[in-house]
Amino acid sequence: MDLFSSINPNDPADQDTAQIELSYLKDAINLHAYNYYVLDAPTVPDAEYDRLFKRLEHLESLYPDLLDPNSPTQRVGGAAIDTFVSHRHAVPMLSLKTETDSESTGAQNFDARIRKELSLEMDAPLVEYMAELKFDGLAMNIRYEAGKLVQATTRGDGEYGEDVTHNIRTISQIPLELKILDPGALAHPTIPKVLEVRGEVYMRLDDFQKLNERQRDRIAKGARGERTFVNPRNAAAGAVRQLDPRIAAERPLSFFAYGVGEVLWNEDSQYEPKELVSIFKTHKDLLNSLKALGFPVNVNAELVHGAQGLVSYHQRMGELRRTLPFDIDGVVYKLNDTNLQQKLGFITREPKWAVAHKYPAQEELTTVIGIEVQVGRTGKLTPVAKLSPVFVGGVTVTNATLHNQDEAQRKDVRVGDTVIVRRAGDVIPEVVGVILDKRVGSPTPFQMPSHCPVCNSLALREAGEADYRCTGGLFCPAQRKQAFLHFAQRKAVNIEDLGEKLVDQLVDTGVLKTLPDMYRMGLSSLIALERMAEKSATNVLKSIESSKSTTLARFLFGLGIRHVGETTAKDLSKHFGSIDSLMQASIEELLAVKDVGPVVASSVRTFFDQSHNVEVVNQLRACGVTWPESLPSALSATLPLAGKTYVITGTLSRFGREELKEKLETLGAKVASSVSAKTTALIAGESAGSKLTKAQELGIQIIDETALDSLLNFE
DNA sequence: CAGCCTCGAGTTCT
DNA sequence: CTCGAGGCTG
Repeated sequence: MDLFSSINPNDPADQDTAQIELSYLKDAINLHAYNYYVLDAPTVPDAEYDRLFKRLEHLESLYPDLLDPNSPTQRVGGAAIDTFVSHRHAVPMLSLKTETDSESTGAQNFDARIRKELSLEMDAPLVEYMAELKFDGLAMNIRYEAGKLVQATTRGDGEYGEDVTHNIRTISQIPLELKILDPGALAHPTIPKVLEVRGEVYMRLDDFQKLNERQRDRIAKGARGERTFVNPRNAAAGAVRQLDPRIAAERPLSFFAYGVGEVLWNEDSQYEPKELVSIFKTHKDLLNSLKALGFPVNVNAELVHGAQGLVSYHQRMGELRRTLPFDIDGVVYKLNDTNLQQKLGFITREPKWAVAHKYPAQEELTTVIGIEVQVGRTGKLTPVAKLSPVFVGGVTVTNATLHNQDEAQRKDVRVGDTVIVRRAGDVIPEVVGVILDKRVGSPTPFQMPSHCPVCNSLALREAGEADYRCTGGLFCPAQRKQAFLHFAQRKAVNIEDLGEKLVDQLVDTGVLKTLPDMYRMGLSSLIALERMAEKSATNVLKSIESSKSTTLARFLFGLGIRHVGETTAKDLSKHFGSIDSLMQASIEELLAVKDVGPVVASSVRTFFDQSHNVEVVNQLRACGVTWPESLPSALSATLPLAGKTYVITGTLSRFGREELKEKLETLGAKVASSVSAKTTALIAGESAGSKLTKAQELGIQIIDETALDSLLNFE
């Protein structure tokens, strides 16, 4: 197309040529943008797209007369507006009745009501429904006249909404001009004179995160009036409500179409719902037509049959929810047959033929009762927000971590604040943000204490570190307790029956001071404790006894050397074979171990440079803690799964995760914790989450539980 | 030197 | 599960 590059704007013949190229460029760019933004399947390299775009801008600057307000270069057109204008909706934007009953009953109730309204007999066939996701964003009415976007209006109160056209135009997924992309899927052969498309404007989770990161950068650089957003919904609402479209354009929004408002086929026709019904026989037809016109329609919309179909959809989407790239707050069921929809009509402002079925809220409001500081095994001080109990996502939450000083400061949570609490991703509650409007008075900002709240030693933050640490070491009772628990845990020497309560008592009473004390305890010191009789005391001693026979890797891990976790302990054990050669190893020798760098090496060396640590190791051995001589590492290369790396996710029915991990490792395989290009295969059980998605993206082999047998039977 | 791949550590509730 | 950071690789 560079044939046209030597255009002379003053030559009328050239102007005709330019007109042809302009329309070619617009079509090409619009098509590429559709493939990229709506289908998420780019067909040309970004550089090519940029080239076309620049060329279009260039031509438009040469021929201002030919500038089309709906050109793809004009998405962020026009100046900021002064104030929002209210518009009456041609067809009211109704709200949906919400089915609150959780689980299956909500879906069953809806189906029962529909069957009753339609006077269906017991033995009548199942009713056909379209089931869709209920996106957590803002409902929007987008009006096209003669195929051109002329107005976008928020839902408002359903009757009147605000004109936000200037911001909606910046959404790349929304066409500025309608074009029939798939004539076969269209219920009507032409583009209507007037078409109002309804759908949800929302922000994807990744876009939300990127936006907040950018906002944080700006704040860090001292930009005034900038803030981070509490959740994608608020960020989307904020973007739509901008007066200046340039700001809206920086906050990437997305769109899903799911319905229509006013539709007119001729200049002078009236809005006739009956006519619509004759064209879109089903809701599915309608969705297909919207798709054929270039609108994004969510792929999870499904045709289902009867109550059972609805129940299953609700369940399946509930599981899918946490892996979706955007927030949903429920699902929507719609009677598929539009003729029947007409028949049922409305009660007040709600259609009888559709219902929203929500999931338990994943976000709730509550108040902060206090901020406590916990001391971890490594001495790390962690601020934890104590919350007034709140039911979120199926459980009652009372605690939420604030991670560290910076994080607490960034969120600026203060005692007495009203906060949004969420159960993110899986289970762990987090404080999403503070509702500043609800802050009463001016409580003092959180400040990390200068001394450990447990032992009162100095708390220090090293340069470049995010954490404050208690300097008390093992003199600090909190750290000492954690050290015993760490040594006793299943992945270390595995002392069953030695739990938190018991360790608390034993440390407080002074029975346990150093690790070897565990093996010197007599029956009498145990029985002396509260709630401990001879029977349970004997059990504890039995567990301690059987923990004496262990492996070098477990023992090493149990010592709790900084930066030496389960995997590094295994690497060290394999490399050195004995504790004595490890204890004597120089920094250089340590660096020779794979995956050990300067930080880990110096951490290990420092640990054994302290004589009391060497003493602890020797005493433990003297108490009878032993492990077998390790296999010469040369043997492992011949194992059947040598060199392979697996990742386990989801719930397996026939194995525990650890059990499977050990099994695979015995066969010479490595079991890693996250999926990457180097992963041989992902072993996926029930309700696998983000790792499965990632593996699919990377095209990594996925092994389900049935296929696991053949893998393990390589032996 | 940047970017990717892992590991370590901390966290909640039933 | 997630974040942060250590270590390796291109």
